[in-house]
Amino acid sequence: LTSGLEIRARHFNGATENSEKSAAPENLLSRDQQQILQRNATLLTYRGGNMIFAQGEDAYFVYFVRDGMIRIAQTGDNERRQILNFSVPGDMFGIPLDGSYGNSAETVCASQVYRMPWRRLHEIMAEDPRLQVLLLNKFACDLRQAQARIVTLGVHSSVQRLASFLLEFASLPSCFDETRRHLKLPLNRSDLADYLGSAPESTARAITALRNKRLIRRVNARTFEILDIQGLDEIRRGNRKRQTS
Amino acid sequence: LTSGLEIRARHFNGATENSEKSAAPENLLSRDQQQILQRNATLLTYRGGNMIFAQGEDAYFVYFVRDGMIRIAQTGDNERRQILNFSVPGDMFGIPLDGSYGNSAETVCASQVYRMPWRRLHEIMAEDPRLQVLLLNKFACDLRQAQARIVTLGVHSSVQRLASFLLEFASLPSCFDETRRHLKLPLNRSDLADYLGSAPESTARAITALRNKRLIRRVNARTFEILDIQGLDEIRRGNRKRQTS
DNA sequence: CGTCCTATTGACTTTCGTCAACCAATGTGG
DNA sequence: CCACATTGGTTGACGAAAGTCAATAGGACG
Repeated sequence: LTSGLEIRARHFNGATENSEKSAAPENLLSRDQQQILQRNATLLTYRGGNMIFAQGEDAYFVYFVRDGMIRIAQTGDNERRQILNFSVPGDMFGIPLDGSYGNSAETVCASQVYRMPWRRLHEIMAEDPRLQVLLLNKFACDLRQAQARIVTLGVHSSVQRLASFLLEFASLPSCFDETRRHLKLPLNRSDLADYLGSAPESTARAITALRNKRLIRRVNARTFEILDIQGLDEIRRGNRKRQTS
Repeated sequence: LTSGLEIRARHFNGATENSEKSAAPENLLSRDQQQILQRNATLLTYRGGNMIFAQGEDAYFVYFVRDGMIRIAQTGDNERRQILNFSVPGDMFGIPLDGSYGNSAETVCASQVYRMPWRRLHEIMAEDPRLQVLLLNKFACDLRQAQARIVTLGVHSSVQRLASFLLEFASLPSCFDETRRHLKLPLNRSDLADYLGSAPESTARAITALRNKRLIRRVNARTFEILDIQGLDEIRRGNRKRQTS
């Protein structure tokens, strides 16, 4: 199913363009790079809803997702949680700053991750500058993705945020069945709400709004059929004025 | 005043901790690295309110801030602008993805930037792996800062956002006069509002809210005296319930 | 068939955006 | 030097959006 340890710079663009750019050769590990990394890493298997590390812990390891989905979250003193990212195969997480993790990592569903001592990765990188370039690329991509989320959270309404989310996840092969246009989400509504920076109830209302516009159809609580991907993209980009009931 | 081309991983932490970590030796350019970079870059001088590049343009150059402040912004199709970051000395901006800029860069005030062809930076990095590590570090730091903003935009009220902003800018030596506790902002209210993801009016109300709590004092429209930095930090972190008038 | 848990809906409150008016600081022309 | 216009910032009033709390519906599972 998955092909071992991989680092992939996801293209999370405006969904109209699901081209194969992400498979650009310079952004993939060579066979031996992959083997070296994998030899220095431990493969861990988790069930859903498990904590990999907690916010504030001392950080010794970096993780590479092999399979499943990990939620990277931060909980402030006000007890409200913000999910920063859902890490999927090809992503890495657990980059320390000042020696500790700034956020927590929990499995959304059953997942497999490679764990590597941070120091070890440093050593490997020192010997292989090409790997550094690849990492740099991945970081740049993650940064851009984070910026896209800043825009979403900063200027978009709750319906627009939901549309962004659906489009983002529709580009993940593990979630989206292209032929039947079924989007199967491994996460529950609270996770979704905390990702979108709104309350679960508001998210539910956003869902019915999109349903009423015939853009999505509810197969079951965790599965939607995407009826009009272009329409979703218009919602995402469009201003919040047009209220076609 | 400033010391040429520098790449600095800012520490933007919770303000209580303005330690000197940012000056860690492994995060600074060596004398010759600095000279090499500077020799391959052009120093440009701008006045305030000028555009350096626009969203969507082909991207040939990377920029390093020497002096002043640059706003990195993104304008969606809905005509609403989100400011992603204010770049200050030690920051870089203009990293391309797929060959074009994903956001615009304009000077907030009079500024000096070093401009370097992107390809050139690649060549220089290829010859100096230590520089790659430094860049990687900088990117990791920027990513973390972006994540902090996601949290701010996702779960904080407009007053909390303003408090975050004030604390963030109070850690910039170019803006904050430590002895008199004067915070001098080069930006106007619209910029501030677009950074905080709210309307200028809401920002004005947030300012008066903090003024009423005696946490800040208005010296003039663009200058505040920070009366209680710890109180600001409590507001920033605290839940939004306590409404002490 | 009932129980438990999640998701949705409804009613109400709070926050925030919007439009308009107002104020203050700065600049201009007489 | 002063009337006056202009710009940027603040305040007020109102409406729209989203949060909150409570009630209800819908599945999964025993």
